[in-house]
Amino acid sequence: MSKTNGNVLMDKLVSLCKRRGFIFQSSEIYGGLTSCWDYGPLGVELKREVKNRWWHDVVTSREDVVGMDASILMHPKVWEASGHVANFHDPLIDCRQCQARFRADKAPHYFQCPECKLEFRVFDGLIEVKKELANYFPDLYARDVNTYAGSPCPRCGHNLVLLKKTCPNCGSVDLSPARQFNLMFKTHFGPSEDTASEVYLRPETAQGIFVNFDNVISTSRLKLPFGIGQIGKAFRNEITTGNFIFRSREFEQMELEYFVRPEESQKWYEYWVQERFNWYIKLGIRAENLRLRPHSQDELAHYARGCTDVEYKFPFGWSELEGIADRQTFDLDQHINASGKKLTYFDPETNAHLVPAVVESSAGVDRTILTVLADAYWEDTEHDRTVLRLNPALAPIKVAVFPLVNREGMPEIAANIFHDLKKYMAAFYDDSGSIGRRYRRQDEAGTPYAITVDSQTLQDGTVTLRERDSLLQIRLPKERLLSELKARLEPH
RNA sequence: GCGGGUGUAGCUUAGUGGUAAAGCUCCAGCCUUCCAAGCUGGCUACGAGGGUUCGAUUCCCUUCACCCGCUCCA
Repeated sequence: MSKTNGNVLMDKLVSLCKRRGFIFQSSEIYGGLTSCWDYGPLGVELKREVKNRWWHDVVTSREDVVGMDASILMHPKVWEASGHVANFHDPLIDCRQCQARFRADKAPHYFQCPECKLEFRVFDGLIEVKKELANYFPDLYARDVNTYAGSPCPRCGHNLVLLKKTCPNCGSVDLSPARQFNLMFKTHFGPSEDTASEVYLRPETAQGIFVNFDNVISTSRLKLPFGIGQIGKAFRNEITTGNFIFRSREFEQMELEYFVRPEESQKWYEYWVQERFNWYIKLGIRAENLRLRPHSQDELAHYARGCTDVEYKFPFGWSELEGIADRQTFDLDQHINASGKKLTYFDPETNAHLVPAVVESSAGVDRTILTVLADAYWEDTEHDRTVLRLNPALAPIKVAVFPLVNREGMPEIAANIFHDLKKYMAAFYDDSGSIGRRYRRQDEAGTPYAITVDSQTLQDGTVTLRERDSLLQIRLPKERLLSELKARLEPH
C-alpha cells in the first residue's frame, strides 16, 4: 500500500473516531498536547472490552496466572536496578549537512595512533582496517565505540585518538554534538521541589510485578510455572511520537510476567509467542494482517535469549503490537542484587531455592485499539455506508433499538425493549430521522445488532433483528431478544 | 529536537486587506411501514499570540497541533 493511501485511511479513521466519540485529541480547546489522546464515550467502552478480554484470557480464566495492580510511582532504585536509568536513553546526533539523525554509536568513528599512524574505522560496532593490519585486531567486533579514544594502540601502545566522526548517511563531519534524551518522565514526589524527592513515572508496568514477586508468591500459593499479569499506564518521553494513538508518551500496557524453571524457558517462550498471536486472531483481527517477527541476534538485549514481536499491518506499515521475550533470570537477579532481598522460589521437588526465568509478554492497549479499529474499518460501496466491522464482543454498543416510525405506540414498545436490554448490555435507543439514517449511524459506531419495532410488532409481538455486516434481518418474538443477543455476543 | 508539508463549522471544500459561502453531518420539529428520501427552523469555523494597518481570516513574525522522514518502542 502506498504511503498516500495509508495516510488517507488514517485520516479517515481519525476523523471517524472524533465524529463518533471514540477518540479525541487531548486538551483540544487549548490547541492539543502532542501525542496525547482522550477516549470518548464509545472509545472508553471499546478500551474496556479489550482490557477485559485480555484480563479474562490471560489472568482469570487461567489457573496458573494471578493479577496485580502496582503504583505508577515507585522507588527510584527500582529504575536503577532495572537498567532504565542507565540505558533508557539514546545519545543522538544530527547531521547538519543532510539533516539525518542517528544514534551516536551508529556514526562511523575514525581513530588514529598519533605515533605509528595506524588508522581504523569503527562502524556500527564493527572495526574496519586494512588487511595487513587485521592481525592487530583479533576481536573484530568492537567494544563500546567510546572506549577506543585513549586506549593503547594495538601496534605500538601509544594512546589512540578520535580523528573524526562522520554521518552514516552522507559522510559529512558537520555533526551536532551528541545529545542525551532521557526517556523517563521525572516528577517531584512531595510538594517541595528538591532533587531528593525526584521520582519517575513508570516507563513500563513490568517492574511493579518483579518488585512484588515475593509478596505475590508468599500469598498466592503458586507453583512453577506461573504468571503475574498487570494492566496499567506507562510513560515515556519518546523522541518521535505519532501515527495517532500508535506511539504516544502516555500509554497503557497489558503485561504478563510468566515465571518458569530456567531450563524450560525456551518451551514456554514458544508457547507464549503462539498463545499471544492467537489472542489477536480471537479478537477478530484478520490473520493476513498479523505476523510474528522474531528478533535477530543483534537486536536482542544481552540478557534475552529470544524475542518475537507480534506485528500488525497498519495503514502506515507493519508495526509492533506486542513483544514476547525470554528474559531469563535477568530482572529478578537485578532486584536481588540491588535490594539484597531473596526473590526466589522454593522448589518442593528439589527442596532448594531457585531464581525462576521469566517469559514476558508486553502488549499495548492503545495499539490494540488502533489495530481493532483499522482492521474493522470498511467502506461498503455497494450500500454507500461506512462500517466498523468490530467483533460483536468488543463493540461499544451491542444493540440499538428503533421504532420504525414514531406513532401507534411503537416508540413505547421500543423504549421498553431498550430498558430491558440495557440492564444486561450496552444498548442505544434512537427514534430520530429515517430508519435508514439510524442504521447508518450505528454501522459507523460498529454496533453489531439493531432491533426495529414495526407494525407487525403491534399484532404479534415480533421484532426484526438486523445484522450489521450482512444487513440481514430475522424476525423473532421480543421475549427471545435477550437470549438471542447473549448467545451472539458470547466471545469465541 | 531537526527538515518538509498542513491548519476556515463535526466533515469536505469556497473566499476576501473591510470580520465569511456552500454541501453533507448534527440538533428541534413536520412527514414517513425497513436502509443516509423530502419539508421547516437552528447551532457551529478562519488553531493561538503578537506585529504592520484606519481595519488582518487574508501580509509578516512567533507559537501550538497534525502528517511525512530521521529515531525508538507498547
